[in-house]
Formats: sequence, C-alpha cells, structure tokens
Amino acid sequence: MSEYDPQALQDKWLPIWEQKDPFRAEEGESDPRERRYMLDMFPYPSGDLHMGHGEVFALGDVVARYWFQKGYNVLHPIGWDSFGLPAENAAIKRNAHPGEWTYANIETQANSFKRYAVSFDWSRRLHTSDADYFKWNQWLFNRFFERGLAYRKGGLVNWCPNDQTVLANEQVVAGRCERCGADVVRRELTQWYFKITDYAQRLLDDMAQLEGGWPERVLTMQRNWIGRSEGADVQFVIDGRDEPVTVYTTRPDTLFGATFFVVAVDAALADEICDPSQREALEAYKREAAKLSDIERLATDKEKTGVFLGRYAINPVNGERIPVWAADYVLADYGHGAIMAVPAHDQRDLDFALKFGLPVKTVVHTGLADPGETGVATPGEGQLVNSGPLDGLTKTEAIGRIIEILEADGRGTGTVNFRLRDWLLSRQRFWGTPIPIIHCPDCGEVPVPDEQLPVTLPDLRGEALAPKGVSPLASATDWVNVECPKCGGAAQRDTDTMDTFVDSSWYFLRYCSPGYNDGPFDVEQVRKWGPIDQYVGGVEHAVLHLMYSRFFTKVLHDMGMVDFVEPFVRLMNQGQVINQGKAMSKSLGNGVDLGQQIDAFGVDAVRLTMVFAGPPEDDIDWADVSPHASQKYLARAFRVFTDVTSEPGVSFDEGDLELRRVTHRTIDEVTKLVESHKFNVAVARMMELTSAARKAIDAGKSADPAVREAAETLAIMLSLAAPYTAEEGWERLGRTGSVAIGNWPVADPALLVQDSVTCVVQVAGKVRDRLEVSPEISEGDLLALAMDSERVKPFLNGEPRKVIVRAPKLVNIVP
RNA sequence: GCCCCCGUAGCCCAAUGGCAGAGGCAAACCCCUUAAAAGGGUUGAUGUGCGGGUUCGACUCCCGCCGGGGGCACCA
Repeated sequence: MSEYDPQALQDKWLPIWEQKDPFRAEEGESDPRERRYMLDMFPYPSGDLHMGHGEVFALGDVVARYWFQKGYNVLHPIGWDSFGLPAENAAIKRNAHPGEWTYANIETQANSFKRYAVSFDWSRRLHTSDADYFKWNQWLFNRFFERGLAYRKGGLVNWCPNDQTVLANEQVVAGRCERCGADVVRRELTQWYFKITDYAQRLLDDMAQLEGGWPERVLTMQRNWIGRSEGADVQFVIDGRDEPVTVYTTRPDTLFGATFFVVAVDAALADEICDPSQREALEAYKREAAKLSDIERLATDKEKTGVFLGRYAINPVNGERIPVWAADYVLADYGHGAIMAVPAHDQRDLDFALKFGLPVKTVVHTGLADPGETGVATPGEGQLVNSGPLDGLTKTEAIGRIIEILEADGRGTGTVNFRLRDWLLSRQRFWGTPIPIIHCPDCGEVPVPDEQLPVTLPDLRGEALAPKGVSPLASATDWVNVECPKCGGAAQRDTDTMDTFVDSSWYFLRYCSPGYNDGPFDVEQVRKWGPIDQYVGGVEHAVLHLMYSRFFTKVLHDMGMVDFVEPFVRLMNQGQVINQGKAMSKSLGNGVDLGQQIDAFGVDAVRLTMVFAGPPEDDIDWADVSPHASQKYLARAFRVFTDVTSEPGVSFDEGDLELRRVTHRTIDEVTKLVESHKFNVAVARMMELTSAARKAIDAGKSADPAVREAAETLAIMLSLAAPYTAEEGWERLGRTGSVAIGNWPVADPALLVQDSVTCVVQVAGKVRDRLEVSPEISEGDLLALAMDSERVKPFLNGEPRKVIVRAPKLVNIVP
C-alpha cells in the first residue's frame, strides 16, 4: 500500500507522539546540548484555533523543529492567556462562570494543537487564570508597590463605555477601544498605575540590542510611542499669582516670539487661574469640550477653540505681558499642561492666533514669507531676529544659548520629555487578577501580605458579572470586607482587577519552571534558558505586550531576578490569513475554518501551505494558495519515499554523483534559507530535490544509494513543515527512531563544487556566447577563451576599448 | 500632512550590481486511460509600475513621479 492518506497518517502517529512526548526540554545540568528558547505568543482561548493560529504556529514550528533537528536542547512551551473579557461576556450570556467557558475552550485548543503537531513541551503548560499563576501577578504587584512602581492617582482616564472599564493609553487606538472599537470617553477616576515612565529612557536605549533581531517597523513604532523630545522647561510668572507656571517647549529659541499662553482646558490650572470675569465663559467652554468624543477632539483638521482667562503671563526674557487662554489643543497630561504659544513658528499656535486675532511675531528668519500673512508657520532653520541676546544665532545655537541664560537666573532648565504615559492597570471587570491591596481608613493602602496570597476571586456568575461601571467584585461584600493586615481594623479590598497584559508580561519566565512554588519563577532556570532566542507573533502587539514585557524584564533585572534586560532576542511578525483580499469576517461570509481545511487536506498540507505561501511577514490570501496542491506535492514526496529500494545504511559514496550534488546543494541552501526565515524558498528547494529524486527513480535508479540519500534528506527537511508525512516516510525508508530530532544533515563541501560552470560572454552588455569552463579558471585564460569564440568574433572590430572579467562566470567586452 | 515598506508572467512569489524565472497556482497542449479522475510531461516576459541618472553592465544603487500597504498625526 503506497497510497498517500493523510488522515491515516494522523491516526497512526498522533497516539505514538502523545505517548512518547518527544519534545521535552531537558532541565538537567548533565545535558551537554546547547539550549535554545523558542516561543510563540500564547493564545487567548476564544473557541477553537482559527486560521491565524494555523499560520503562526506553523511558522514558529519550522524554527523550533529546525532547532530540534540541529540537536539543540529546545524549550518550546505552550500556555493560555486565559483571563479576559470575552469569557465574562459569555458567562453573563449563559448564566455561567467565566471559568467554565474558558477551560472548555482551552481543552478544545489543546487537542487541536496536538493534532496540528506543534512541537510543544506539554509538561510546561500554564493558564494565567490558574490561582498558582496569578498568585505571582499579585506577588509581583507587591514588589512593584514596595519600589514605588505601582501607585494610585486620580485624573482623567480613558473609559470604554462598551466594555465598562478604563483602558491604558496603549489600548486606545485613534480614540477607539483597541478591543471592541467603541469610542473612548474621558472620565475622572482614581486608578492604579505602573510607573513605566521611569523606564522610558532605558526602553529607548536598549533598543540598540534589538536592532537587526526585531523588525524595523516594530522598533519604529516603539520609538514613536515613547516619543522622546529635548527642550526646556521655562517658568512664566502669572500676573497676580505667587507661584510661577512652568511650560515645556522644544523651541526655547523662539521664546521672544511668544505672543500668548495656553493652558489645557481640562487641567486644574485652568480653573485655578481663571479670572472671575471670565469664569462663566470658561465653564461654558468646558461644557462644550466635554461633549466631544476623543475622536472629534483629536481630529487634526478641527478648528481651534478656546477661551481667554482674563489673566496675563509675563515672558521671563523680555517682561512682555501675554494673554492666557484655555484651549483643548493643549493636553493636560503632557509636559506641564500649559504652553507658551509662538504662532510664527508653530502651525497649531498660528491657527489659534489667526482665529482669535492674536499677534504673530517672527523671531527666526527662515527666508520664507511672513506667517502672519500666509497662514503657514515657519518651523524650520534660520537666523534669530527680534530676540535680544539671541539675534544672529542659528536655531541650534540659540537653543543652547537661551538654556544657558535661563539656567543662569533660575527661570528655566534644559530638559527631556516623553510621550509615554504610565501604564494604567486597574480594570473594573471580574475575570482577572484581583489587585492585592486593602484600603484601611487608618493605614491607607496596605498590600496583602505575601503569605496570604493568592487573593482569589469570589464565586460570581451570570448576571452578577454584568457591567455596572464599578467592578463586579464590589458587590461581593463578604469578599470585600476584611481586617486591615496592619492594624486589624475594618477595611476593604480593592475591587479592581489587573489589566490582563500584566499576566502576559512575564509568562515567558514562568515557563522555565512552571511548577515553582517559591517565587514567580526559578531564577536559576531563567538564567539557563533566557532570554528567548526567537519570539513569534502578530505585529498588533508592537506597543502593547512587547513594550510591557520589556518593562517587566527591566524591573525584574533591577530586582536581581533576571540577568538580561531584553526578553526577546529575535522577533518574527507573521502576516494575517485573509480571504479574497479581505480580512475574514462573519458579515462578509468569507471565513475559512481551520478544522475544515485540515479535514479536507490533512494537517501537513495545511501547514505546508502556510509555510510556502510567501515570506512569513506577508499576509496569506487563502484564495491565492492551494492546500490541495500542497497535498499533491506531499503525495509526490511520499511516493519517492516508498519507491526507494536500497537498504538503510548503504554507503552513499557510491551513489550517482549528479543526484548527490543536487542533494548536498539543497542541504546547503535550505539550511541557510531556514536560518534567514525564507521558509517559502526553502520549500521550493525541497520540491526541486523531490523532482530530482523522482527523475532518478523513473530512470531505473531506485536502488541507487544517491536516491536513498536524497529521500532521507527530504524526509528530514520536510519534517519541519509536514511532520506526519516525514515520519511515515522515514519509517517506509526502513529507518528506526523518530525523523524529527537530531537528524539535520551537513552538506559535504566536496559535493558543492562544480566540475564546470557556465560563463556568459557579453559584447557591449549583450550575451553572445556561453562557455563551459572550470570554476578555477584564471581571468587571463577565460578572456583568451572568450576572445577566441567564433560567436564573439563577429562583434569585435579591433582592440576592445574595455574588458571586464569576473572569473569564472562572466566576460563583458566593450568594443 | 510627515515617515517607512512594497510594485517582477493571468495569480502567489524567487533572483551577493552580472544569462530576468528557482518553486507553486491557473491555463493550453501531449502521454497514460474505453472514458474521466489520479499520475507523468511540454509551453510562458521585446523586459521587472512610469520617467530620468550612475555604471562596461541596473529588478537590484540615486533622483522625481504614479499605484498599493503600514506607522505617526494637535505630544508644544
């Protein structure tokens, strides 16, 4: 029987692998193999695996299985990011507990992963919703709290009215909730934050380590998100107020051109300094501003609005009195929530000035027309004018000079600012890690002592979880009311849960010692396995999970718990699986089900299709690829395995030289291609090898050792993407043991050199002849040969003007 | 508006500045077959989105357009 039957192969090998569990990472010191840590971003258990999972895990598994084949001691774990909103919504709908839905889905996905034959170490499986996992979220929170890296503050926060919870800045995309797409509104709330801003500079600086290992666009997005800028803090006295107000500017050189002053309308400062005569106007403006959604407020083409506060600020360098306005184009939570406005050299300020008839004063001569006339600000380089001591200087010189002047009399200082805000981690939802804080009327915020962790969730289900704008935990009064750990008095638990991005910020460390009980992870094991050599996942986490994980790693490094500062050495972003040019969706009716594809074509064919479709980072349009063709190819490869008639163990040395050369060239190229993640090209090379072996078999050489060599090589290389077919082929070839581990071949250099190569002879760039020459031919000999060619001679007349010889491949003669 | 990436056969995609095509899909034709399916084989660019430039030589490097995708976008 040599019929290729994918279903039969799956039925045969799956139980064998299940029993052998061949991809266990070896912790022991005695194992001499070099270690590698390969990780795919862990899934959220929202039903069964879908096409997107099919792609990521097929691609990641090529790398993992390649390392297994190369003989490394590989850690390739799997787990579930199992806290989160969808479980809660499902529980409300079905009057159930979120855990029931979650753990059922996890089982479904686990079985699908097994059938999909991903090379996981199943013994390290973890779920973030397990108490022995989230206990360590709470333990880590306590450590952050001790270090002042977890703190509570009031202020305007992003609120998703659909999900009924606050969101971190990173989770608001263009004014919408990253999860559900609802328009985010702003609310005044007291919330917990992680002080990621303390690490802004290091998050930026350490990116140097990631250069080359991470996709450039992810680094760019993180750089943009961190948003470092250099400038100066400048103090302005407000007429009639004792305390001066500080503003941040990146253009202190234009200080003499400041013609008004703007305070963010939602900053406390606006209220405080508003003159009674303008109070009513300010209140009216605030009501107007509050009506706008973030999307409207942030629209760049929106007309400037604002209101005069009836007060004046004094320019510290020239004593000019400039009017103070409140406006919504100044942000309360960036810099100091107030700016000096220089309309001549800043478009936003100019728009505002023109709208409200405020003066425009040019202080940098750029050679461009007067902004007051044209309405176009001139932010570029130029020479300072109308600026007292700065006159005649360039922009850069003036920035340096004015900072010296301001620092000399204590009215300002050179400074650095970041766009990055602290990470808001409280969530008013149920299915997450309780924040381990007890609020005591006498002692304030008291962490739950480590030995009392975990703080588990009360047993709420169904309607009790329905969003009401405060955490469902607040309604569990028995759970909420506790004794203060410090004074023993009556106190109450914090009723918010943690952002689930906390769970995923360190799970990759837990995998190194998943059952560890004395801390979040065994420091020694992390030292041995970390950092992660290859991480694979979607680009949508560029400024979310990846930024948070980098932050956590740095904090843990400062705590002495990890010895590296960057968790992911190399990052690969896969594309998406789409259909007919569009993202799959129910409304478009263009969804493709992974399970059905597997049923129709087999696991191997689906995996091979994912790998062969194109470069990993490109989207795969399922309408452009053919799992059926992949299946046909695998059947073709399979026939090669079954057609080999020599015995295992024969010496390949006696084999057909030409086929052996093809085999070894393939080994050489596929090795390089897999290492550079050009998996699609690697598969193309395997197909060529298959054809070469087929040809030899059809020419009656089925017993030739070179055919066996080609077939065995093919089985090994194919195991990266098509493990069932490879395993069966290996067995049919009479080999014992699994094909999957430790078999990667090394190309014989002697078989990589060619007897002869084709040299192209060009005359004036046009190919006129091809010569078969030795690869070692000298330039002189090659030229002589070319000049002597009967096909070349007619195009020459006399001595050539120029001759380019690139032995042994090319001669170009310019007559 | 600013920044980045990409445009190669009907389609997906290869090609250290050196013969434009490796591989696949689709198509057409041929072999096998009573027939079909399965299987095997053969066939494709007048030039790499357009226009310049550098070079002996450009898909590749530079400049300017056009088209597609992505990121940022009141961050002072």
